[in-house]
Amino acid sequence: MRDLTRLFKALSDPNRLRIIAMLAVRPLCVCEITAVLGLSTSTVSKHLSILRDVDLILDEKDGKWVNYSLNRNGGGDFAAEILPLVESRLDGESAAQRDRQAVHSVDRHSICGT
Amino acid sequence: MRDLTRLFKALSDPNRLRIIAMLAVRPLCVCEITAVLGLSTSTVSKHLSILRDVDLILDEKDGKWVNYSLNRNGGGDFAAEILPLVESRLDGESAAQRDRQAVHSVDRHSICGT
DNA sequence: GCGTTACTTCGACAAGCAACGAAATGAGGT
DNA sequence: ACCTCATTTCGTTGCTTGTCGAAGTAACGC
Repeated sequence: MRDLTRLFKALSDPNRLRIIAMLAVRPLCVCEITAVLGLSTSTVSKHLSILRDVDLILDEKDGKWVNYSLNRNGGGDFAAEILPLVESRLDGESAAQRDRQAVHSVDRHSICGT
Repeated sequence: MRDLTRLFKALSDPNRLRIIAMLAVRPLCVCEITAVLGLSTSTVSKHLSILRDVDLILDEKDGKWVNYSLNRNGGGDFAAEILPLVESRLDGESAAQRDRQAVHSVDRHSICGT
């Protein structure tokens, strides 16, 4: 029961939904997400840890960066079961559409460390 | 976007999930739900209004009582799309199983107004 | 009408949560 | 080793939310 409520709580924040919409385009590092959302780095990091704790996303260390990606595989997890539904519903959200556009014109090397 | 987050927020409370599990058995009035959950009447009423506002449940006045039931029809609503998934996931939750058992041995005429 | 019963709304309180900046961690590059 | 940069963790602040009891609605029965 606790796992279920934690999953839905993770999905109940607009910025976390925007992150999911962005990760549907391609894997992203923290600073790229930060640039699009306009939040502080620490806040984005916290959002990502919440999404990871309920197995909605995966993190993979890549040298200096950490790449976050959607956990589509699933393995029977309820998170993976509803993730496609969330993604398709986000297709109709204009905020998510804008964010996905922004993902295409963002590059970690030019954005981070300016 | 706001609608989506409100839906997930509605699903992110354990007592509201227990209510959904109970309503999957049969329509219930407020006092029956109150008796099973062990919460105050006003708290249960608030939970029900939150679930109704996101179209997960329906309310129907029946004389002195108000019958609440799951909104399974849907009509393209996202709420109706994920409701079956939530129900099947609640089948495996022991707390929800206990609540559904309790629903069978609860009667509004003997429980309310004692 | 009047009281009772089922429910909703209001007001208050404690706990939880998102946001930030600052400090800590960790991995490269020189 | 040192410095830098990407990320995480910590401490704080302000807002949201779950809970209760008390007051307010609405409908039945006498």
